[in-house]
Amino acid sequence: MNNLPTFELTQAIGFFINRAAFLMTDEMQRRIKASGHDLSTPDFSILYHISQKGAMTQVNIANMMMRDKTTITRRIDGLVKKQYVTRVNNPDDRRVFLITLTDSAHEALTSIIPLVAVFQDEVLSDISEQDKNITMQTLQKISNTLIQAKEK
Amino acid sequence: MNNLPTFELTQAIGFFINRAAFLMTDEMQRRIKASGHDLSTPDFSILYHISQKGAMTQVNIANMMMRDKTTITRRIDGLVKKQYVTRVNNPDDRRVFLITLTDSAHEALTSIIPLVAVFQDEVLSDISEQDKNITMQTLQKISNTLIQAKEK
DNA sequence: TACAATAGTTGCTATATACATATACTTTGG
DNA sequence: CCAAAGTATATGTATATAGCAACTATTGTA
Repeated sequence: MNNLPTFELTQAIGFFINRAAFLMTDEMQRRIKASGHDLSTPDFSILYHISQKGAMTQVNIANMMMRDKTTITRRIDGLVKKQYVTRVNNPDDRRVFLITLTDSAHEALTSIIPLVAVFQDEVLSDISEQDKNITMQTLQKISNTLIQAKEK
Repeated sequence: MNNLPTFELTQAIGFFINRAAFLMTDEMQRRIKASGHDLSTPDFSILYHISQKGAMTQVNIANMMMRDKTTITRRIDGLVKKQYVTRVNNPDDRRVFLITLTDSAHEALTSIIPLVAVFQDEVLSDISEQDKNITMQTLQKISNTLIQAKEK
């Protein structure tokens, strides 16, 4: 009755990745909230990417976030309501909006980005530069493998 | 207007961890579904842990999953409805249920565990044993740091 | 034995997400 | 140039996940 395959899932890399992801997101969310900002981690991610790459369309954002475009429509609705972004018409393509940060978003990013930076440092405090690099490369390889598999 | 702190978030380890976690969970979910089983990844995780550690109480499961106990009550409700577990009374402590796998759960695990094992191998195919170990150790250290910080 | 602690449930609410479908606009092929 | 195909966004609807507050039942403790 108990001839289950012997496989130590708790020693599987997926287990470690998931747990670390959960704990990091959870703690980062807590710190953003503690800093007085009403931004979820995915919403922060959207604002951050726009700040780096300039105004993006909703489809751009959906691709970057690996989410359905309808999900992004609703996230942007929320960000517009909170006055973090505006939907700017693009005369060159009247189907799209260029999602643009407000001053309020810039202010939020100015205080949150350092929190993220500090958090990354904290979490890596007892890890060597080399091990950190190997870990990031490994994670990137895993992601690339999965993204390539999807595209086929 | 654009004096944002310069911090390459896309080079932050949190970004890599989250993306890999999302992609792996997504693909694993897809494979479980493709194999004909109606089990979410968290539900699989619960069944798996019970199979390894023996019957657990709901609070045990909540701690293991790092979720509120009410969340677990409802997950167990679902697993009972799908006939993957039963709530067994414990005469030694009449407050608790020992959550116990059914034959159907054993069958499901027998087919899903190898899928997980194969997936882990696939995803690590072009990564050396050493890099894999370093990555897992790094992730474990990060998780431990965060868990310890929480407990304070 | 009263009181605190623990296990589980239920009501409520919030977040996150996507599929199917619809509308508006753009691109393309004849 | 126009019809058809493709693209961007929005809306209706549904599902999954999750936790807090408040409750009951039971156990541990002072």
